[in-house]
Amino acid sequence: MSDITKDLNQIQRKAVLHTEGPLLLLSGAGSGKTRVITHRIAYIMEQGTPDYNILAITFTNKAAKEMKTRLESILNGPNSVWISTFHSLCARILRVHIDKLGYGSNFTIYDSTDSQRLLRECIRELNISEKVHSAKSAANKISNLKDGLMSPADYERIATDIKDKTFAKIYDHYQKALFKNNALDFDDIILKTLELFANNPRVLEIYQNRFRYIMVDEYQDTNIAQYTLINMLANLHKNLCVVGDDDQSIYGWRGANIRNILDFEKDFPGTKVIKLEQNYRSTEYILEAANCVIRNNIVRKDKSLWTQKPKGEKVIYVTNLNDIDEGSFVAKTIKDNYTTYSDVAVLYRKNSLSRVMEDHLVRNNVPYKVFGGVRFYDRKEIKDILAYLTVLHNPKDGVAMRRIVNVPKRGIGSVTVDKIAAFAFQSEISFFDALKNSSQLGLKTKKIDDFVSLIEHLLEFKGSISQLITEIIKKTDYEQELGDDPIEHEGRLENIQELINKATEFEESYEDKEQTPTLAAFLEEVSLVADIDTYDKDKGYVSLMTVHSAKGLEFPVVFLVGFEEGIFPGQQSYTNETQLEEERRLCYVAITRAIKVLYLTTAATRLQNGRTIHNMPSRFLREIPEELIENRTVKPIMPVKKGISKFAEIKKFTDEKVPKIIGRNYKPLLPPPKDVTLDFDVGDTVVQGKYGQGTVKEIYPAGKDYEVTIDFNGKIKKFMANFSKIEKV
DNA sequence: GAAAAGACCTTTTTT
DNA sequence: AGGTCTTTTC
Repeated sequence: MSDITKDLNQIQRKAVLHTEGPLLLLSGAGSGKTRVITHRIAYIMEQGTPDYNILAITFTNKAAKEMKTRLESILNGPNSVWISTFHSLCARILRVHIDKLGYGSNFTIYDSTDSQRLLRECIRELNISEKVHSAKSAANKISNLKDGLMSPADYERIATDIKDKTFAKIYDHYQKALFKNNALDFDDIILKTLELFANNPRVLEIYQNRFRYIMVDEYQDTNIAQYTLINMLANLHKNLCVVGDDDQSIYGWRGANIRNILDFEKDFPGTKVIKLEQNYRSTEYILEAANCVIRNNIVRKDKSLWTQKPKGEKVIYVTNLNDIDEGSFVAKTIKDNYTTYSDVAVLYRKNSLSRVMEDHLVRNNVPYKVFGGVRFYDRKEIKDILAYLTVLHNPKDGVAMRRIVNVPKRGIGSVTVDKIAAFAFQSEISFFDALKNSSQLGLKTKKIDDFVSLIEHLLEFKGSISQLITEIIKKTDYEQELGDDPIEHEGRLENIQELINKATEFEESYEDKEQTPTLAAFLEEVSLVADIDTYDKDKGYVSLMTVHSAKGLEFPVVFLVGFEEGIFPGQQSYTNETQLEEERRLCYVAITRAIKVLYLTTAATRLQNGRTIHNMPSRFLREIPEELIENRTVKPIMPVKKGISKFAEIKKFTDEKVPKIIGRNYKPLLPPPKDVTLDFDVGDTVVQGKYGQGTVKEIYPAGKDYEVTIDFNGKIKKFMANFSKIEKV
């Protein structure tokens, strides 16, 4: 066999050959990380370890798929190495063992919308006002608690005030409701696996024995739960290789703990550390720009990427008058200069920025695809059909059942549904059982009985998944649900057809593997895929996505739009240095996606939530040295949207506010960063311009400024000292 | 029970 | 601005 490491550089080779014991691989952007992992797996196999003893964990299905493909090409054939995401790995384990926790192996996986629906019901059942705890905020909070391994009981213990105590009740009730529905939310998939392992050491042993070599990709994005899982699994053989880049840690808000990678050496004594710092992706100017930005972060492992590539083109900075001009500029530039559309990506900080881009790409006939935003599986018609499938698979699932009980309309209205739900809750039976016994409630049962017979008929149905979907649509007359608008109707119908195609594809892929394509596996696959997983290069379109989604991808030409204060970095990060550093890492990720050409664009004015906002160029722009940047100013091309005069827009600037957006003469980029001195302290009584007198609760440093929390007789408000008049009484 | 009108929120990022 | 969820009206 040929030497597996022959195409690798010295350092990459070292990483591949070091197979025993803990290994921390710090791999900078574009340093050939996937290459190292796949070669390392191949090497371990060559050394005599069977493929089923190797586990590689990624964060996205996309990364897993890519890794599988590349491994196959190295090995010249298929293999049974476990390469999967955290979530599908755990789901797979739970399908086999979850009965030990009292759940049925036909459990459903709730996405965030489903969880929120269930939470809303819980909050109502507990008679708590949704003004105090909204389903949405509760969902967020619960997810954060779960990421940090905090159970309802744990939270109850640390909750001090009434609001937190109430919240503990909601959390507890929600967890019980999930159990009743035989359902797990995203976080539970990991948590329940941990619980399983903790309570059943022998089950854990099976997997510890099995996975003699473990590799974890994007280690900087792991949260405490995932960290614990890895620890448990790797504890026996300790052949754990984690790969990551602290500079690309951008999921702090989801509980990712950057400490996991920064302290790996402490957690695993005897760790070998290898740094991959040669970048094979970007030309020098671009890479240097990225280095200069990330250098401003304090919390990071020191390193600097280098490249042998030529200097290339400078980073192109383009100012526009407004978002419409920006969109027009991007679309026209693509149209005129980059005929291979798949080479081009338009990246943005948040999904809402995609719309203007889309408008102009359409006008210029540039094919494009938006990733993220509304997921395919989040569309109403798709969720409806999937809810039918879910119910057939797990009849205990009340969330799915309630979703479809009157879809399409069959005369079972909200009043009836509420009665049934209350009945189910009181009698501690499932929603479906309550439906079956609805005669006890004195309701007119004809329509309900019809629905129950319908479900029972479908439960009896024998055939493939795609046939089942067709049967559901036929028997429920679902088409009437698609609306009168012919265009919309057609579009939704296409989506359903697409779902049927996916089911067929799924079935075929299973038959290739000589396995039975079960409904369980189909639903699981569907609930664990993100849009980006369907990303396919060379498809002839421009890719539009958030910077988060773009991680792990690369494009010859990148447009980073909306490179402005308030957007990137986002407003919400101003008050907190940690968050600002995460924004900077995000910026670093964005820049390092580019191979040859990078555009940074800004709009002085843009429409947001129906209002016009004025933004300064991003502070990160100033962190890139001038000599790496080429300025381009674009004359306004597009007429401003209907009714609004372009000149009226401009007039809104007060003299002081007009950003000098020509070239780099835009001096006051940020609100003047004068040093702030506070003449008050925590506990002092102060007067604030708008709210009047209050007591200072907290003072929190935020860059050169301070975030001051003030209690106005029970009303808690936060202010930035620099912007708000606060005076001691 | 369904359609129409109104309130409300959103936009930070997602497995 | 635009969509979703809630309340009102028929």
